[in-house]
Amino acid sequence: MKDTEARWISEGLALLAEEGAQGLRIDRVAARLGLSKGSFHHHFAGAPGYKSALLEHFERISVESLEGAIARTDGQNLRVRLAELSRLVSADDAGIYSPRLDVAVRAWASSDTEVAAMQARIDDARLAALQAAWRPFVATDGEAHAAALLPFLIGVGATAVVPPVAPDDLRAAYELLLPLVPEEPAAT
Amino acid sequence: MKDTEARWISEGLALLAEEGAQGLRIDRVAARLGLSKGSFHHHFAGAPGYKSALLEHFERISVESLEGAIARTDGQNLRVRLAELSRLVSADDAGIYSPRLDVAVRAWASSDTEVAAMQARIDDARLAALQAAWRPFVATDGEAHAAALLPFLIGVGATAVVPPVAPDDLRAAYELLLPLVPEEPAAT
DNA sequence: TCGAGACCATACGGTATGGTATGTCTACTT
DNA sequence: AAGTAGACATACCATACCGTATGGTCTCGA
Repeated sequence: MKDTEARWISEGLALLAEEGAQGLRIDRVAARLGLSKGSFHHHFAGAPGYKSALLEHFERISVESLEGAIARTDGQNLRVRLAELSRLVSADDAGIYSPRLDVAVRAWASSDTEVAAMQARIDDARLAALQAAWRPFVATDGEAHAAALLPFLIGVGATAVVPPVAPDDLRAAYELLLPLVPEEPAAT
Repeated sequence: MKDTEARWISEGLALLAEEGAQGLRIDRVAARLGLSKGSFHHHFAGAPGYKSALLEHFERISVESLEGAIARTDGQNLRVRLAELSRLVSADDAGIYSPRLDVAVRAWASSDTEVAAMQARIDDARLAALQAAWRPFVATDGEAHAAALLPFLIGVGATAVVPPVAPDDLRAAYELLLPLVPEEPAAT
């Protein structure tokens, strides 16, 4: 059963969320799992391989949650979709994919180029999704890009700030943004 | 001459900006300064003392730059002041106080409570300054708080995102925010 | 039942880092 | 001139982390 490998990944992300990349040591994950380093080196190609596996998994659940939000609001009101996507960039989901994990990964990215490359892909995908949602309501791609930047950066900033902005305050901030959203699709 | 102590601080912040907290090792700072660990332990109370000294210096230059921005725009147009303060939260200054240093410190805060406490004081001060600038134009403190949150979070998010948002794009985002700024002070 | 391979524990070695102990050099004091 | 304290270098030790080597146990198919 390769269930154990999944536990290594899951527990690693949990520890990452709790203590950041600096606290993510093989020994400590092993202790929390009740396993030893022998198991670790059986499943992963050393620390670099483990890191890659963690990042791969994180990126996968990230894009899946993004695609889920898009599918969930398919054909709906722009404001509904914007609210859903905005909630997404602030990483509000439950379970493994917590705001703390998001912050930890973003912090990790600032000192590791591999992590930074992955984070760039995620950020790019999320911004592109917001931009696509906005596109029908403005005249040019450039306008859509600039407009999408607002909820995106607010969401990212809300988790990056210390302490993180409360969900209620964040919602209030998004409310203020609503007047900027056109009521009707723009004419071609 | 206690000039050497200042060099330890300055070089430490430089290394912190370049490689993050994880790269901030005493040996490496010593090597860059052409000094040894003997000098280090002469000036600081071990690694914890050095960390505190670094944070203290960082917080001081942070609030000084904030107070400078406020003084510089004293009595000016709200939009001018907002632009100045917004530029500040994105840490656009030259010299030691670089955006990279800001990102590194914010990342450090996610895994160190002492750093987090200091970052919270800085963020709180900056948000309060923006809120104070906005206050005359709206009816309640709550509105000013929510409104100030927008440029604040956008500025923080712009540096936290990977890769950081280009200054031009950031300016464009702030432009979109301008319609939300009242032209005239609100009546009491 | 027996051998092969998956899975994992334990032990050991290497490296990096922080801390300490001690010696030296210089400048100032008396 | 001799004594003293500050500033720094060097050598050494303890610890934490990663990686590997070795061997044990469990399962499955022949």
